[in-house]
Amino acid sequence: MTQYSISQLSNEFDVSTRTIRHYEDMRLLFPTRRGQTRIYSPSDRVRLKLILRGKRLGLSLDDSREIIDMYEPGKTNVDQLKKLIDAIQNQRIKLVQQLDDLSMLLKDLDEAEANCISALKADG
Amino acid sequence: MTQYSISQLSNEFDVSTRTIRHYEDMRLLFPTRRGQTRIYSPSDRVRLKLILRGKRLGLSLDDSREIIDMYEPGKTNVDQLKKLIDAIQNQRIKLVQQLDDLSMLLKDLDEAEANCISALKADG
DNA sequence: TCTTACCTTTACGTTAACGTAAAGAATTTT
DNA sequence: AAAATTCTTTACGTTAACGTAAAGGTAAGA
Repeated sequence: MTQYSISQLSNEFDVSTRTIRHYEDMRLLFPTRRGQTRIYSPSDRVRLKLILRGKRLGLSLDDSREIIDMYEPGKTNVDQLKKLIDAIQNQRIKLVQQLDDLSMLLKDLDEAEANCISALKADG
Repeated sequence: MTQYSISQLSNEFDVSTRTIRHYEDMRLLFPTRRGQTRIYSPSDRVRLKLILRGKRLGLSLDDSREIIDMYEPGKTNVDQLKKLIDAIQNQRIKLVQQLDDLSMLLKDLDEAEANCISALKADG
């Protein structure tokens, strides 16, 4: 029965409470309430983690919601499943492209760094 | 002596001319002019390619400019070089984190897809 | 010559993802 | 009890990265 307050999550993940509430407005989080106060479950916490990971990757909140919803069970309808598989494959294409870009960039940075260092040595 | 018009680059990379001009405003591209008209060199073309790669990775234009400037020679000042190495290492930290996030996301997508497919089979 | 196809600058508009401030309720600490 | 802390909603503000006109210059082709 672990649960979290908004400020606990805010501290743990180093995001503002405003941001967390915003994710709720955008239908990415669904805390329950005790009175007016939001109560976050471990599953909410995982979702927040996933949102922030998506953010680091440059995904929009809409994209993140789509992806996160894919993990959830209870998608029994066949058409829904087919749509999901399609969406997943599209996401994968984007991400594989990103992976490619990323490895190229890292390679470039290696070279740039090596050039800098050798230039430094040449200078003294 | 190959050179490109703005619409040529716009077509090749599938971005608007407005976008290309915007990159110039942001000091990422420096075409020469024939009269009023912009003329892009092969090196401008490469820079544009790098900008778009950065964009796919979610870099800001400021970040991209910083990175692209790292590739350029003529940084003879020692202090400049040290600053560059520092900046490169910072970028690498971010990117390695991104790489990590990315591989986790791809793994998750694999699982989500497998679940979908097996659910489809179970259904018929 | 007139239309078509490019090119230019200037400048206001748009969207996402929050920031920030105001004003107030509830709880906890001193 | 008074003060401090944490919570709430509402709502306007901000920034980046362009979009989208508007208004006009130039050069080729029918």
